[in-house]
Amino acid sequence: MSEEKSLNFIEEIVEADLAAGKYPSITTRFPPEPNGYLHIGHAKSICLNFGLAKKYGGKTNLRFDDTNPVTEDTEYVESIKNDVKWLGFEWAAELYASDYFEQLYAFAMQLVEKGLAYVDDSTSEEIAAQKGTPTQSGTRNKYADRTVAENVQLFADMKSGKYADGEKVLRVKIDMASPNMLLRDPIIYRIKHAHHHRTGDKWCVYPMYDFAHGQSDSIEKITHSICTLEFVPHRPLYDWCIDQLGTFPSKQYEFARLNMTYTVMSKRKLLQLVNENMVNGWDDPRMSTISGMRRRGYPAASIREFCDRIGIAKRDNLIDVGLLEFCVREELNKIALRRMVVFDPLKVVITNYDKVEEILTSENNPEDEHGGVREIPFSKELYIERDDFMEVPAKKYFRLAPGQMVRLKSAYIIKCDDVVKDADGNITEVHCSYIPESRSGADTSGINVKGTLHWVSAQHAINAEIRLYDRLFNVEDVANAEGDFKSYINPNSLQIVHNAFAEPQLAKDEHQQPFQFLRKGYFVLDRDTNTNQLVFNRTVTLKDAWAKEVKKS
RNA sequence: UGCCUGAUAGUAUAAUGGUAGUACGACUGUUUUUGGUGCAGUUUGUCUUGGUUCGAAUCCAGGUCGGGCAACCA
Repeated sequence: MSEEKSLNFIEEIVEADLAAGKYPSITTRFPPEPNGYLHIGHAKSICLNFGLAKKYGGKTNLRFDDTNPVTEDTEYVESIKNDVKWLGFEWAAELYASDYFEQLYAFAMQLVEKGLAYVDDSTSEEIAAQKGTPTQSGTRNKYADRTVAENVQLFADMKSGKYADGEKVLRVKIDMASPNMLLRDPIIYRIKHAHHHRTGDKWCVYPMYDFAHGQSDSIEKITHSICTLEFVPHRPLYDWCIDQLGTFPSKQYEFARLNMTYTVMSKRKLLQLVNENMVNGWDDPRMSTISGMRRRGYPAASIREFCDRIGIAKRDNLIDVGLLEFCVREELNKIALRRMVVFDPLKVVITNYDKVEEILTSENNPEDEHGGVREIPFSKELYIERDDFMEVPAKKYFRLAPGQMVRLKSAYIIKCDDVVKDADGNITEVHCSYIPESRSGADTSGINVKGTLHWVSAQHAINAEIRLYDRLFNVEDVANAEGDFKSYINPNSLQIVHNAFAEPQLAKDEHQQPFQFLRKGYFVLDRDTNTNQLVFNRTVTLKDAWAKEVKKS
């Protein structure tokens, strides 16, 4: 009965390798550079790498690719660890490319000794010029002719700090005429007299990605080194280094990175948004970062589900952010506690209500039969949402209007009898009468109404601040839109409701959990909450068929 | 005018020479004390031209279009 879910192309490779007995078990790695916060694109890679190991009984390392000391920081290391954990994954080992600096240096020296690497004194401009162009071969300079002994000495001197930044580099000797630019004697070591967040000032030479990454994979005996498509042309170099050094034959496979509508996914751009205060930090709820989504209230499970649904392939893609939101709603619908909050209040007076108050109950979650109920006070004066009343109702509007009846959720059916206005003609309150025998759970009125509204008792309501988020950008394909991406920022991506009225239960609730504010959306408490003010973030709206109807006409 | 890589509904993704399927979206109906949820249904697709074959999304050849590659970044 269990329908076989078809495999993606990487799973097929893994299964074939395992079936052929190529490896006893697989090892993958997630290798971020600690130079920024993780985003939803990284989540795709995390789910892939950790998911593969989990599915096939292997293991996954968390390896920081910290080979460029000037961009990296421990703040990023900590955030990355935190995000991976929060997503629900456990790494077999926490490792750093910088742990291998000694070994990597020795590997490079081996290449020097084999006559496969040489020290070049050219400037970066000269090296670039000598590289040629995609259609034109490069040329080798005189430094390529240095003897092995000379290169050994010079490389050792580079390491010992004899030279300044940029004075010399170590290059690997491959083919200056290769149609693959990356094979034209690529640089594998450069001099940087910079403080490294882990090795301090111990080193002044640092390996380049192409050398460090493959060899780090080899050291860890990574069987399947999975990266994104832009590294495809690097693969021959990856293989070349492993071949020449005879290290563990890790294999690189590439998949298409995630692109999503209405957002940006590059660390450079995200950093720019943070630095230029277009958002409030890396974990701003509008950001595509894992930390932003967490603060916004996206459950980890829904991010995993999303990554699972989008699949793994090699085709460039632009995924509708609506799919992520669908996954978030799907998860939250199952677990969110229902509460009532009125954002834009309109006073309703129940003219025929004689009691002081009464306590009603309402289910915490209709999707969860064991979810229980909470108590809600009802009284003569209530607040409803201002747009749940129309003096002159539109077609198919089945909320409150003069002479029209609605159900107040978990309470009574009311009928609008009168509208009170101020001197300027603004509606200040609505007078209604209630049907005493229509109380929820004990309704003997026999009346059926089409609309059900959320409400709060005016005297019992508590105040809350609600932050409503919308997409950060107002074009679908931000990365490919013309001009500066920042010119497409949605000026209304954050709207704040300062004085929302919430049912009193919300003051007592456990605040780690997600809520659904009835008919408004899913919300989660923000860390800006303090002793005299609750602050909520809107995670995502509910689907709104009426809004769509209104938009159509 | 080089090399690499890709192309299946609006968006993703599957079918690995044998009935083009799934999800999201859209639309319809239904249920509902959330215009939410659930349920049922409808809709739209193999880039192109030729070839191989009983049979092609799949194999072959040409074309078209997209993406990547000339950092002492990763």
